[in-house]
Amino acid sequence: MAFRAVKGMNDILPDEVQRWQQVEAVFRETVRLYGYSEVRTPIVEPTSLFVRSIGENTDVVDKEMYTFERHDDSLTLRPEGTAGAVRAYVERTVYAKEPVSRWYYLGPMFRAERPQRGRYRQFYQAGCEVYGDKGPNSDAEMISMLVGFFHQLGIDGLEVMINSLGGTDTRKRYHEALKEYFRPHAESLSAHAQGRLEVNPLRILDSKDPKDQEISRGAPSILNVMDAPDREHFEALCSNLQALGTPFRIDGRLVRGLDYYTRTLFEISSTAGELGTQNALVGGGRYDNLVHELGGPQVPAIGFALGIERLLLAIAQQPVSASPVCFFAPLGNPAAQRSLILARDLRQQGFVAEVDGRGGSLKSLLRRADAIGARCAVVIGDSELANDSAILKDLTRHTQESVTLSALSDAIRKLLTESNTLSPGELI
RNA sequence: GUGGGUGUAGCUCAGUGGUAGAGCACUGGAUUGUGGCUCCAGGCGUCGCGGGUUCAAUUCCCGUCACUCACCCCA
Repeated sequence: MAFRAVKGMNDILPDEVQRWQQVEAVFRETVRLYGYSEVRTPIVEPTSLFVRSIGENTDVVDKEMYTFERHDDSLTLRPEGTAGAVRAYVERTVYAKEPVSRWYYLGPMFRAERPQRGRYRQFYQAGCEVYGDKGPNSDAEMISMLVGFFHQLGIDGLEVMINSLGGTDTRKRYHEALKEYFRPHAESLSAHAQGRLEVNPLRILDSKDPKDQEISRGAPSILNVMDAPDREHFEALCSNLQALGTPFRIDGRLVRGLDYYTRTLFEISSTAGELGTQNALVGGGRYDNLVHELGGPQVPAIGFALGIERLLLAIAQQPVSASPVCFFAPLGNPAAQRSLILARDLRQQGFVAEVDGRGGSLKSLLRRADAIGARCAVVIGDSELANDSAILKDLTRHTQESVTLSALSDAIRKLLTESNTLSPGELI
Protein backbone atom coordinates (compact mmCIF):
# COMPACT_ATOMS: atom_id res chain seq x y z
CA MET A 1 0.00 0.00 0.00
CA ALA A 2 1.49 3.30 -1.08
CA PHE A 3 -0.02 5.54 1.57
CA ARG A 4 -1.42 4.88 4.97
CA ALA A 5 -2.71 7.11 7.68
CA VAL A 6 -0.19 8.31 10.24
CA LYS A 7 0.16 5.94 13.16
CA GLY A 8 -2.44 6.57 15.79
CA MET A 9 -4.55 8.73 13.49
CA ASN A 10 -7.68 7.13 12.15
CA ASP A 11 -10.07 7.58 9.31
CA ILE A 12 -13.65 7.71 10.42
CA LEU A 13 -15.72 6.34 7.59
CA PRO A 14 -19.33 7.41 6.95
CA ASP A 15 -20.71 4.35 8.75
CA GLU A 16 -19.01 5.33 11.96
CA VAL A 17 -19.50 9.03 11.54
CA GLN A 18 -23.19 8.48 12.08
CA ARG A 19 -22.50 7.26 15.59
CA TRP A 20 -20.11 10.12 16.23
CA GLN A 21 -22.68 12.65 15.24
CA GLN A 22 -25.27 11.09 17.48
CA VAL A 23 -22.98 11.25 20.47
CA GLU A 24 -22.01 14.79 19.63
CA ALA A 25 -25.62 15.80 19.28
CA VAL A 26 -26.51 14.38 22.69
CA PHE A 27 -23.55 16.19 24.18
CA ARG A 28 -24.50 19.49 22.60
CA GLU A 29 -28.06 19.19 23.76
CA THR A 30 -27.03 18.22 27.27
CA VAL A 31 -24.70 21.15 27.78
CA ARG A 32 -27.10 23.52 26.09
CA LEU A 33 -29.61 22.78 28.81
CA TYR A 34 -26.99 23.79 31.34
CA GLY A 35 -26.32 27.09 29.63
CA TYR A 36 -23.11 26.35 27.79
CA SER A 37 -22.18 27.89 24.44
CA GLU A 38 -19.68 26.56 21.98
CA VAL A 39 -16.26 28.08 21.57
CA ARG A 40 -13.87 27.27 18.74
CA THR A 41 -10.19 27.96 19.12
CA PRO A 42 -7.21 27.11 16.91
CA ILE A 43 -5.76 23.63 16.85
CA VAL A 44 -2.28 25.13 16.86
CA GLU A 45 -1.06 27.30 19.70
CA PRO A 46 2.31 28.64 20.79
CA THR A 47 4.28 25.86 22.44
CA SER A 48 4.87 28.06 25.45
CA LEU A 49 1.15 28.21 26.18
CA PHE A 50 1.05 24.49 26.89
CA VAL A 51 4.32 24.46 28.75
CA ARG A 52 3.06 27.24 30.98
CA SER A 53 -0.39 25.84 31.64
CA ILE A 54 0.06 22.08 31.65
CA GLY A 55 3.39 22.24 33.40
CA GLU A 56 7.00 21.64 32.51
CA ASN A 57 7.46 18.33 34.20
CA THR A 58 4.39 16.61 32.91
CA ASP A 59 4.47 13.68 30.53
CA VAL A 60 2.27 15.54 28.10
CA VAL A 61 4.72 18.39 27.75
CA ASP A 62 7.87 16.33 28.12
CA LYS A 63 7.28 13.74 25.47
CA GLU A 64 3.84 13.82 23.94
CA MET A 65 3.55 17.11 22.12
CA TYR A 66 3.59 17.54 18.38
CA THR A 67 5.82 20.57 18.20
CA PHE A 68 7.29 22.21 15.15
CA GLU A 69 9.11 25.35 14.25
CA ARG A 70 7.72 27.79 11.78
CA HIS A 71 9.92 30.75 11.02
CA ASP A 72 10.86 31.88 14.49
CA ASP A 73 7.84 30.48 16.27
CA SER A 74 7.60 27.23 18.13
CA LEU A 75 4.10 25.91 17.59
CA THR A 76 2.31 22.88 18.98
CA LEU A 77 -0.74 20.88 18.01
CA ARG A 78 -2.98 21.19 21.03
CA PRO A 79 -2.76 18.19 23.35
CA GLU A 80 -5.84 19.30 25.28
CA GLY A 81 -8.47 21.98 25.08
CA THR A 82 -8.32 23.98 28.26
CA ALA A 83 -5.14 25.93 27.59
CA GLY A 84 -6.41 27.34 24.32
CA ALA A 85 -9.80 28.15 25.77
CA VAL A 86 -8.29 30.02 28.69
CA ARG A 87 -5.92 31.81 26.34
CA ALA A 88 -8.90 32.98 24.32
CA TYR A 89 -10.80 33.92 27.46
CA VAL A 90 -7.94 36.11 28.60
CA GLU A 91 -6.95 37.47 25.19
CA ARG A 92 -10.49 38.55 24.40
CA THR A 93 -11.04 39.92 27.90
CA VAL A 94 -14.21 37.95 28.23
CA TYR A 95 -14.02 38.30 32.01
CA ALA A 96 -14.66 42.03 31.62
CA LYS A 97 -17.88 41.45 29.72
CA GLU A 98 -19.66 38.89 31.84
CA PRO A 99 -19.19 37.59 35.35
CA VAL A 100 -19.67 33.94 34.47
CA SER A 101 -18.90 32.20 31.19
CA ARG A 102 -19.90 28.68 30.31
CA TRP A 103 -18.10 27.35 27.30
CA TYR A 104 -17.94 24.03 25.59
CA TYR A 105 -15.78 22.75 22.78
CA LEU A 106 -15.52 19.72 20.57
CA GLY A 107 -12.58 18.76 18.43
CA PRO A 108 -9.36 16.90 17.79
CA MET A 109 -6.41 16.83 20.19
CA PHE A 110 -2.95 15.45 19.53
CA ARG A 111 -0.63 13.47 21.73
CA ALA A 112 2.34 11.47 20.49
CA GLU A 113 1.80 8.45 22.70
CA ARG A 114 1.95 4.81 21.77
CA PRO A 115 -1.53 4.02 20.51
CA GLN A 116 -3.67 1.34 22.09
CA ARG A 117 -7.34 0.67 22.59
CA GLY A 118 -9.04 3.91 23.57
CA ARG A 119 -5.93 5.97 23.05
CA TYR A 120 -4.88 7.55 19.79
CA ARG A 121 -2.49 10.22 18.62
CA GLN A 122 -5.26 12.25 17.12
CA PHE A 123 -8.27 11.87 19.32
CA TYR A 124 -11.40 13.85 19.95
CA GLN A 125 -12.46 15.53 23.10
CA ALA A 126 -15.59 17.30 24.12
CA GLY A 127 -15.18 19.56 27.07
CA CYS A 128 -16.73 22.29 29.17
CA GLU A 129 -15.24 25.19 31.03
CA VAL A 130 -16.95 27.45 33.56
CA TYR A 131 -15.20 30.71 34.35
CA GLY A 132 -16.01 33.01 37.20
CA ASP A 133 -17.70 30.56 39.54
CA LYS A 134 -15.62 29.33 42.42
CA GLY A 135 -17.87 26.44 43.28
CA PRO A 136 -18.51 24.13 44.93
CA ASN A 137 -22.07 24.16 43.61
CA SER A 138 -20.94 24.38 40.02
CA ASP A 139 -18.51 21.54 40.67
CA ALA A 140 -21.25 19.19 41.74
CA GLU A 141 -23.52 20.34 38.97
CA MET A 142 -20.88 19.59 36.37
CA ILE A 143 -20.24 16.09 37.64
CA SER A 144 -23.92 15.40 37.89
CA MET A 145 -24.44 16.67 34.36
CA LEU A 146 -21.85 14.23 33.11
CA VAL A 147 -23.43 11.29 34.83
CA GLY A 148 -26.76 12.24 33.32
CA PHE A 149 -25.12 12.49 29.93
CA PHE A 150 -23.65 9.01 30.22
CA HIS A 151 -26.96 7.59 31.31
CA GLN A 152 -28.65 9.14 28.35
CA LEU A 153 -26.18 7.38 26.11
CA GLY A 154 -26.96 4.14 27.87
CA ILE A 155 -23.53 3.76 29.42
CA ASP A 156 -23.46 1.89 32.68
CA GLY A 157 -20.78 0.50 34.95
CA LEU A 158 -19.92 4.06 35.88
CA GLU A 159 -17.63 5.06 38.67
CA VAL A 160 -17.28 8.66 39.76
CA MET A 161 -14.14 9.42 41.70
CA ILE A 162 -13.43 12.74 43.31
CA ASN A 163 -10.60 14.23 45.25
CA SER A 164 -9.31 17.62 46.20
CA LEU A 165 -5.85 19.00 45.76
CA GLY A 166 -6.61 22.03 47.85
CA GLY A 167 -5.68 25.56 46.94
CA THR A 168 -2.19 26.82 46.24
CA ASP A 169 -1.15 26.91 49.88
CA THR A 170 -2.53 23.53 50.66
CA ARG A 171 -0.96 22.06 47.61
CA LYS A 172 2.44 23.42 48.53
CA ARG A 173 2.16 22.12 52.03
CA TYR A 174 1.01 18.75 50.82
CA HIS A 175 3.91 18.54 48.40
CA GLU A 176 6.31 19.06 51.26
CA ALA A 177 4.53 16.58 53.46
CA LEU A 178 4.71 13.96 50.74
CA LYS A 179 8.37 14.54 50.03
CA GLU A 180 9.11 14.25 53.69
CA TYR A 181 7.18 11.03 53.86
CA PHE A 182 8.65 9.43 50.75
CA ARG A 183 12.29 10.43 51.19
CA PRO A 184 13.08 7.76 53.76
CA HIS A 185 11.50 5.19 51.41
CA ALA A 186 13.26 6.48 48.32
CA GLU A 187 15.36 3.35 47.95
CA SER A 188 12.32 1.12 47.83
CA LEU A 189 10.40 3.17 45.30
CA SER A 190 10.30 2.30 41.63
CA ALA A 191 12.82 4.06 39.47
CA HIS A 192 10.06 6.08 37.93
CA ALA A 193 8.71 7.15 41.28
CA GLN A 194 12.15 8.09 42.49
CA GLY A 195 12.43 10.44 39.58
CA ARG A 196 9.14 12.01 40.57
CA LEU A 197 9.92 12.39 44.23
CA GLU A 198 11.39 15.87 44.25
CA VAL A 199 9.63 17.16 41.17
CA ASN A 200 6.08 16.00 41.59
CA PRO A 201 5.53 13.66 44.52
CA LEU A 202 1.78 13.66 43.90
CA ARG A 203 2.34 11.42 40.94
CA ILE A 204 3.75 8.68 43.12
CA LEU A 205 0.36 8.29 44.71
CA ASP A 206 -1.29 6.97 41.57
CA SER A 207 1.57 4.72 40.55
CA LYS A 208 0.45 1.21 39.70
CA ASP A 209 3.72 -0.30 40.79
CA PRO A 210 2.95 -2.61 43.74
CA LYS A 211 5.93 -1.35 45.72
CA ASP A 212 4.90 2.24 45.25
CA GLN A 213 1.34 1.45 46.15
CA GLU A 214 2.45 -0.31 49.30
CA ILE A 215 4.50 2.66 50.40
CA SER A 216 1.81 5.13 49.35
CA ARG A 217 -0.65 3.46 51.66
CA GLY A 218 1.01 5.11 54.63
CA ALA A 219 1.36 8.50 52.99
CA PRO A 220 -0.34 11.46 54.62
CA SER A 221 -3.80 12.25 53.29
CA ILE A 222 -4.43 15.61 51.80
CA LEU A 223 -7.51 15.83 53.96
CA ASN A 224 -5.23 16.28 56.94
CA VAL A 225 -3.27 19.04 55.29
CA MET A 226 -6.15 21.04 53.87
CA ASP A 227 -6.97 24.38 55.36
CA ALA A 228 -10.47 25.19 56.48
CA PRO A 229 -11.73 26.85 53.28
CA ASP A 230 -10.46 23.93 51.19
CA ARG A 231 -12.11 21.47 53.50
CA GLU A 232 -15.40 23.32 53.45
CA HIS A 233 -15.29 23.44 49.68
CA PHE A 234 -14.74 19.73 49.41
CA GLU A 235 -17.37 18.83 51.96
CA ALA A 236 -19.90 21.04 50.24
CA LEU A 237 -19.12 19.29 46.98
CA CYS A 238 -19.79 15.91 48.56
CA SER A 239 -22.96 17.15 50.11
CA ASN A 240 -24.19 18.56 46.82
CA LEU A 241 -23.50 15.35 45.00
CA GLN A 242 -25.44 13.44 47.59
CA ALA A 243 -28.33 15.84 47.26
CA LEU A 244 -28.27 15.36 43.50
CA GLY A 245 -28.28 11.62 43.93
CA THR A 246 -24.97 11.19 42.15
CA PRO A 247 -23.00 8.29 43.57
CA PHE A 248 -19.32 8.96 43.96
CA ARG A 249 -16.22 7.67 45.64
CA ILE A 250 -13.55 9.72 47.31
CA ASP A 251 -10.15 8.65 46.07
CA GLY A 252 -7.32 10.37 47.88
CA ARG A 253 -4.87 9.05 45.33
CA LEU A 254 -6.65 10.53 42.35
CA VAL A 255 -4.20 12.85 40.70
CA ARG A 256 -4.14 14.45 37.29
CA GLY A 257 -1.19 14.60 34.99
CA LEU A 258 -1.73 18.26 34.29
CA ASP A 259 -0.30 20.76 36.72
CA TYR A 260 -2.94 23.44 36.60
CA TYR A 261 -5.52 21.73 38.76
CA THR A 262 -6.53 23.03 42.16
CA ARG A 263 -9.09 21.84 44.64
CA THR A 264 -11.78 19.71 43.04
CA LEU A 265 -10.59 16.85 40.89
CA PHE A 266 -12.76 14.19 39.33
CA GLU A 267 -12.69 11.31 36.95
CA ILE A 268 -15.46 9.10 35.65
CA SER A 269 -14.67 5.69 34.31
CA SER A 270 -16.80 2.86 33.04
CA THR A 271 -16.52 -0.86 32.56
CA ALA A 272 -19.10 -0.86 29.79
CA GLY A 273 -18.83 -1.97 26.22
CA GLU A 274 -15.51 -2.63 24.60
CA LEU A 275 -13.40 -0.34 26.71
CA GLY A 276 -9.97 -1.69 27.49
CA THR A 277 -7.79 -0.66 30.34
CA GLN A 278 -7.97 2.96 29.26
CA ASN A 279 -11.41 3.35 30.70
CA ALA A 280 -11.46 6.89 32.00
CA LEU A 281 -14.22 8.53 30.01
CA VAL A 282 -13.75 11.95 31.43
CA GLY A 283 -11.38 13.80 33.67
CA GLY A 284 -11.57 17.26 35.03
CA GLY A 285 -11.28 19.62 37.90
CA ARG A 286 -10.82 23.18 39.05
CA TYR A 287 -8.06 25.42 37.87
CA ASP A 288 -8.57 28.50 39.92
CA ASN A 289 -5.18 30.00 39.14
CA LEU A 290 -4.82 29.30 35.45
CA VAL A 291 -6.56 32.39 34.14
CA HIS A 292 -4.30 34.48 36.29
CA GLU A 293 -1.20 32.55 35.32
CA LEU A 294 -1.95 33.16 31.67
CA GLY A 295 -2.17 36.89 32.17
CA GLY A 296 -5.74 37.44 33.23
CA PRO A 297 -7.27 38.45 36.53
CA GLN A 298 -7.84 36.02 39.35
CA VAL A 299 -10.86 34.18 37.92
CA PRO A 300 -11.72 30.76 39.30
CA ALA A 301 -12.66 28.07 36.80
CA ILE A 302 -13.54 24.43 36.43
CA GLY A 303 -13.65 22.17 33.43
CA PHE A 304 -13.54 18.67 32.07
CA ALA A 305 -12.66 16.85 28.92
CA LEU A 306 -14.17 13.63 27.74
CA GLY A 307 -12.81 11.32 25.09
CA ILE A 308 -15.20 10.68 22.25
CA GLU A 309 -13.49 7.49 21.09
CA ARG A 310 -13.76 6.02 24.54
CA LEU A 311 -17.36 7.05 24.73
CA LEU A 312 -18.03 5.17 21.53
CA LEU A 313 -16.22 2.12 22.86
CA ALA A 314 -18.35 2.24 25.98
CA ILE A 315 -21.58 2.41 24.05
CA ALA A 316 -22.71 -1.01 23.01
CA GLN A 317 -23.38 -1.17 19.31
CA GLN A 318 -26.65 0.56 18.81
CA PRO A 319 -28.78 0.63 15.72
CA VAL A 320 -28.64 3.90 13.92
CA SER A 321 -31.80 5.40 12.60
CA ALA A 322 -31.64 6.52 9.03
CA SER A 323 -34.03 8.57 7.00
CA PRO A 324 -36.17 6.58 4.59
CA VAL A 325 -34.77 6.60 1.10
CA CYS A 326 -36.51 6.56 -2.23
CA PHE A 327 -34.45 4.71 -4.81
CA PHE A 328 -34.84 5.42 -8.50
CA ALA A 329 -34.27 2.51 -10.84
CA PRO A 330 -34.36 3.87 -14.37
CA LEU A 331 -34.10 1.58 -17.35
CA GLY A 332 -32.46 3.45 -20.16
CA ASN A 333 -31.32 7.01 -20.68
CA PRO A 334 -34.66 8.76 -21.18
CA ALA A 335 -35.90 7.19 -17.97
CA ALA A 336 -32.70 8.15 -16.17
CA GLN A 337 -33.07 11.75 -17.16
CA ARG A 338 -36.65 11.73 -16.00
CA SER A 339 -35.53 10.22 -12.71
CA LEU A 340 -33.06 13.01 -12.11
CA ILE A 341 -35.85 15.52 -12.32
CA LEU A 342 -38.24 13.54 -10.15
CA ALA A 343 -35.56 12.94 -7.54
CA ARG A 344 -34.63 16.59 -7.39
CA ASP A 345 -38.24 17.57 -6.81
CA LEU A 346 -38.48 15.02 -4.04
CA ARG A 347 -35.37 16.36 -2.34
CA GLN A 348 -36.80 19.85 -2.47
CA GLN A 349 -39.56 18.50 -0.29
CA GLY A 350 -36.98 17.25 2.17
CA PHE A 351 -36.81 13.58 1.30
CA VAL A 352 -33.76 11.49 0.59
CA ALA A 353 -33.60 10.24 -2.96
CA GLU A 354 -30.93 8.25 -4.74
CA VAL A 355 -30.82 7.74 -8.46
CA ASP A 356 -28.95 4.72 -9.73
CA GLY A 357 -26.36 5.79 -12.22
CA ARG A 358 -24.84 2.46 -13.07
CA GLY A 359 -27.53 0.91 -15.16
CA GLY A 360 -27.64 -2.85 -15.32
CA SER A 361 -30.53 -5.22 -15.10
CA LEU A 362 -33.61 -4.34 -13.13
CA LYS A 363 -32.75 -7.18 -10.82
CA SER A 364 -29.41 -5.67 -9.98
CA LEU A 365 -30.99 -2.27 -9.50
CA LEU A 366 -33.48 -3.62 -7.02
CA ARG A 367 -30.79 -5.56 -5.23
CA ARG A 368 -28.97 -2.30 -4.87
CA ALA A 369 -32.11 -0.64 -3.50
CA ASP A 370 -32.31 -3.38 -0.90
CA ALA A 371 -28.66 -3.12 -0.03
CA ILE A 372 -28.95 0.52 0.95
CA GLY A 373 -32.15 -0.17 2.86
CA ALA A 374 -34.36 1.96 0.65
CA ARG A 375 -37.97 2.30 1.70
CA CYS A 376 -39.32 2.40 -1.80
CA ALA A 377 -38.16 2.20 -5.37
CA VAL A 378 -39.35 3.92 -8.50
CA VAL A 379 -39.02 1.85 -11.64
CA ILE A 380 -39.23 3.71 -14.91
CA GLY A 381 -38.69 2.06 -18.25
CA ASP A 382 -39.73 2.66 -21.81
CA SER A 383 -43.23 1.29 -21.37
CA GLU A 384 -43.78 3.50 -18.34
CA LEU A 385 -42.53 6.57 -20.13
CA ALA A 386 -44.80 5.79 -23.00
CA ASN A 387 -47.84 6.45 -20.83
CA ASP A 388 -46.33 8.97 -18.42
CA SER A 389 -46.26 6.65 -15.48
CA ALA A 390 -43.88 4.85 -13.15
CA ILE A 391 -43.97 1.81 -10.95
CA LEU A 392 -43.73 2.66 -7.29
CA LYS A 393 -42.56 -0.27 -5.21
CA ASP A 394 -43.04 -0.43 -1.47
CA LEU A 395 -39.98 -2.45 -0.55
CA THR A 396 -41.17 -3.13 2.96
CA ARG A 397 -44.65 -4.36 2.13
CA HIS A 398 -43.65 -6.01 -1.12
CA THR A 399 -46.34 -4.21 -3.02
CA GLN A 400 -46.23 -2.07 -6.08
CA GLU A 401 -48.51 0.10 -8.09
CA SER A 402 -48.48 2.01 -11.29
CA VAL A 403 -48.65 5.75 -10.73
CA THR A 404 -48.85 8.55 -13.23
CA LEU A 405 -45.84 10.83 -13.10
CA SER A 406 -47.94 13.78 -12.05
CA ALA A 407 -49.15 11.89 -9.01
CA LEU A 408 -45.85 10.18 -8.22
CA SER A 409 -44.47 12.84 -5.96
CA ASP A 410 -47.52 12.75 -3.71
CA ALA A 411 -47.55 8.99 -3.61
CA ILE A 412 -43.89 8.80 -2.63
CA ARG A 413 -44.28 11.47 0.00
CA LYS A 414 -47.15 9.57 1.54
CA LEU A 415 -45.13 6.39 1.58
CA LEU A 416 -42.00 7.89 3.04
CA THR A 417 -43.86 9.89 5.63
CA GLU A 418 -45.90 7.07 7.05
CA SER A 419 -42.81 4.96 7.52
CA ASN A 420 -40.86 7.70 9.14
CA THR A 421 -41.75 7.08 12.75
CA LEU A 422 -38.63 8.83 13.95
CA SER A 423 -38.74 12.56 13.88
CA PRO A 424 -35.89 14.30 12.12
CA GLY A 425 -32.86 14.56 14.34
CA GLU A 426 -34.13 11.99 16.79
CA LEU A 427 -31.22 10.33 18.48
CA ILE A 428 -30.16 6.83 19.24
C1' G B 1 10.34 4.56 25.45
C1' U B 2 9.39 -0.97 27.35
C1' G B 3 7.03 -5.82 26.89
C1' G B 4 3.50 -9.63 24.61
C1' G B 5 0.48 -11.10 20.32
C1' U B 6 -0.51 -11.03 15.17
C1' G B 7 0.62 -10.25 9.90
C1' U B 8 -2.62 -15.54 4.01
C1' A B 9 -8.29 -12.94 -1.12
C1' G B 10 -12.34 -6.45 0.14
C1' C B 11 -13.66 -8.48 5.46
C1' U B 12 -13.25 -12.64 9.31
C1' C B 13 -10.02 -16.47 9.37
C1' A B 14 -8.27 -21.91 8.12
C1' G B 15 -3.95 -24.42 6.13
C1' U B 16 0.55 -27.42 4.34
C1' G B 17 8.38 -28.18 3.43
C1' G B 18 6.61 -29.08 -2.90
C1' U B 19 4.29 -22.11 -5.22
C1' A B 20 -3.20 -21.99 -1.11
C1' G B 21 -8.60 -22.62 0.91
C1' A B 22 -13.57 -21.54 3.52
C1' G B 23 -17.42 -18.22 5.08
C1' C B 24 -19.14 -13.37 4.28
C1' A B 25 -19.09 -9.45 0.80
C1' C B 26 -19.01 -8.23 -4.41
C1' U B 27 -20.50 -9.17 -9.73
C1' G B 28 -23.40 -12.00 -13.18
C1' G B 29 -27.11 -15.73 -14.04
C1' A B 30 -31.53 -19.14 -12.73
C1' U B 31 -38.59 -15.94 -17.43
C1' U B 32 -35.41 -10.84 -23.02
C1' G B 33 -37.67 -5.54 -17.19
C1' U B 34 -38.59 -6.90 -10.70
C1' G B 35 -35.67 -6.99 -4.62
C1' G B 36 -34.32 -9.25 0.81
C1' C B 37 -34.59 -16.57 0.92
C1' U B 38 -32.48 -20.47 -2.27
C1' C B 39 -29.31 -22.40 -6.20
C1' C B 40 -25.29 -21.83 -9.89
C1' A B 41 -21.11 -19.28 -11.73
C1' G B 42 -16.99 -15.66 -11.50
C1' G B 43 -12.49 -12.84 -9.79
C1' C B 44 -8.62 -14.14 -7.31
C1' G B 45 -4.32 -13.26 -3.69
C1' U B 46 3.64 -10.11 -4.55
C1' C B 47 0.64 -15.98 1.56
C1' G B 48 3.82 -7.98 5.24
C1' C B 49 9.06 -7.06 3.42
C1' G B 50 14.39 -8.66 3.17
C1' G B 51 17.86 -12.42 3.97
C1' G B 52 19.20 -17.54 5.41
C1' U B 53 18.57 -23.12 5.57
C1' U B 54 16.79 -26.53 1.70
C1' C B 55 16.45 -29.82 -4.48
C1' A B 56 12.10 -26.84 -2.97
C1' A B 57 9.32 -22.15 1.91
C1' U B 58 3.53 -19.26 2.43
C1' U B 59 4.89 -23.18 5.87
C1' C B 60 11.72 -23.65 9.50
C1' C B 61 15.51 -19.72 11.26
C1' C B 62 17.18 -14.47 11.55
C1' G B 63 16.22 -9.50 10.73
C1' U B 64 12.88 -5.66 9.55
C1' C B 65 8.36 -3.10 9.09
C1' A B 66 3.25 -2.71 10.15
C1' C B 67 -0.87 -3.55 13.09
C1' U B 68 -2.60 -4.72 17.90
C1' C B 69 -2.94 -5.33 23.30
C1' A B 70 -0.62 -3.94 27.73
C1' C B 71 2.98 -0.83 30.76
C1' C B 72 4.13 4.44 31.39
C1' C B 73 0.57 8.34 31.13
C1' C B 74 -3.97 10.02 30.04
C1' A B 75 -9.62 11.44 27.57
